[in-house]
Amino acid sequence: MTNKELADLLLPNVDSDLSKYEEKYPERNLKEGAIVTRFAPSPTGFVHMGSLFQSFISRKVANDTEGIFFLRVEDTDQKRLVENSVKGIVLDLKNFNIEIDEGMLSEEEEKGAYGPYMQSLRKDIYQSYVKYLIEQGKAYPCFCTAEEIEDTRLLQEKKKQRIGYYGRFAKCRKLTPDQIKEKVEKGEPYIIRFKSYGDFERRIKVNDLIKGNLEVPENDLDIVILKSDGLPTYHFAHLVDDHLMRTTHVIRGDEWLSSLPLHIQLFESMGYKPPKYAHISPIMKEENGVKRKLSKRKDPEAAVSYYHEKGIPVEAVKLYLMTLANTNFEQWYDCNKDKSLEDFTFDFKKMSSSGGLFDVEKLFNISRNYISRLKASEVYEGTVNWAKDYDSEFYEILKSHKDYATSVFNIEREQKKPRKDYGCYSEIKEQTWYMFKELFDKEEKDYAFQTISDKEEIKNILTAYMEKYYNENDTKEEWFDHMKDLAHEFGYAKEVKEYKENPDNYKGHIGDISLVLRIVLTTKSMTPDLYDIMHILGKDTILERYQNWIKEN
RNA sequence: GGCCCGUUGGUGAAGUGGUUCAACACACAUGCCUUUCACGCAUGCAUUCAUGGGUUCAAAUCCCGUACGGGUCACCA
Repeated sequence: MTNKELADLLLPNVDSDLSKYEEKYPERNLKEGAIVTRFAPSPTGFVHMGSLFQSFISRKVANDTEGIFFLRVEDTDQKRLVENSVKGIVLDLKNFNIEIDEGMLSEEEEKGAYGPYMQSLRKDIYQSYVKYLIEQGKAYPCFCTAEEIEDTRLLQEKKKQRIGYYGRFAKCRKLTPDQIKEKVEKGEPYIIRFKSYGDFERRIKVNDLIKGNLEVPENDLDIVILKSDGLPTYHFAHLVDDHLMRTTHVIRGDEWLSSLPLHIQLFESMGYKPPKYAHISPIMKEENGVKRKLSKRKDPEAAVSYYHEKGIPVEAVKLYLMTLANTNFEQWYDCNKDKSLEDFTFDFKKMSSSGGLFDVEKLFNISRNYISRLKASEVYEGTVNWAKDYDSEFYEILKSHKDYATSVFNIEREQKKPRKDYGCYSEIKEQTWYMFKELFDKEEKDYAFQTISDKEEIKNILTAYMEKYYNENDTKEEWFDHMKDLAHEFGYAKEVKEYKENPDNYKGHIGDISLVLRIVLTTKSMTPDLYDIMHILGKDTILERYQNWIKEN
């Protein structure tokens, strides 16, 4: 029996003519140096930080070179499918403004000329390639049962030999055509394995864009390429898809590094040029002094939705990812504050080859700086969008007081050295609630008095301020002069310096007085500039809050 | 167990044989500035690059061993 007959026996209704695929999916007509990348998740749930990181880099590299970035769904493991996860993946990418040029848009829809982009829909294609390999004598059926495989493994372990289906352990490789025919006709179930021509003793050099040159043993494992359900394994789908989809750069997690010799051999056996590989180390997390992979189950920050919920601007997360991705980015950005991510060119060589620790603290710092440079109207937009999903009360308030809220967010903003109060949008309410009447009035108030805490003294200060010193039309200078006069009247130094020089002459200094006015107005001892706050709150609110406090105490 | 990768301060890290090589950033600490806070400014924070040996006039940088961490060895991706 020839290989051709064997192939027909095993895959009777499959066409092994590959030329039609080559014609249908031609070399991409892109400019010189354009990079084609992809994000290829299994639809088993939502996007993990590590995957987002990978797709972020892939998208970036494609952008930098005017290439293509596409989304392929790897659903060849039918047991692990989670309903609607394609939708979730698409949404997560969308939330981070990672656009795809081609690929899945939802559970059913896709765009692009190199599809289908859902592997389960590519069954025919894979089978054609499998049949072709059988005809070429480069693949063969395997009838081993799970038990048999397990037994060889045990034996190999016992004899301290390498584990796997290779060499003399590859029983079915030695089956004669007649034996195969007999088994098939008896109805014995089988899968298809790749007939490796590698030699473990031989070492080959492989290159990884991030890890550099590696020297590894050749692959000699006869891995499964077609499973009993007729779908391919990852390795084989990778070969077929990334060849046909004309991927130039495979960017993936470094758990794949050890199968790189296999993948290179697979491409070689078909006479295809393998893509370039970039294996990314996992993002780590430290807990109780132990470093481990960031885990979606244990770490809330591993889920991409966490950032959406916290209200960290997408752009800030990207800035952080870029500092992790390219170690020279941070300095570049520091020198080019007016530029954006798009102006920076990603470089594989500048990527750390070992896994970095995910530093939420640093992310918040980047976010804080980013928000501080935003315009008040942008902060307003961001906060409204966040509140819309996560805080309906705040959302309503913001919606009905747009200009007012914007002026609150504008305090000490849009200047050379803006305040850095907000690390994320979800923090804004707790920092500005006292500026909103609706929130202030309903709040159970806890006034944080410090140096001056005697209620009579406070009442007197408030009364004097309202009667003699407060004038809503004061400029900041006038306002401050009045504060000084108030301090003086009550025996407090007009200047902190004066007080420090002669502490015995005074009950305190102007800071103590302004603190009282600040606290009764806001309940807090730490706020942005008091003049700005008063200016925005307005006369009525100020008098109301002062009078109410006097009444209640 | 086999194979592969990694190890620079609390963190992210720069640096691949010698001209300040231990940058820069985050965090932390102290001080200054200031009506509070924040901002800003100043200063401090690894005599040492996991560890033991070797090569060299010279090593974080090259070589070998050890330890520790990670990955992989499925009809999962």
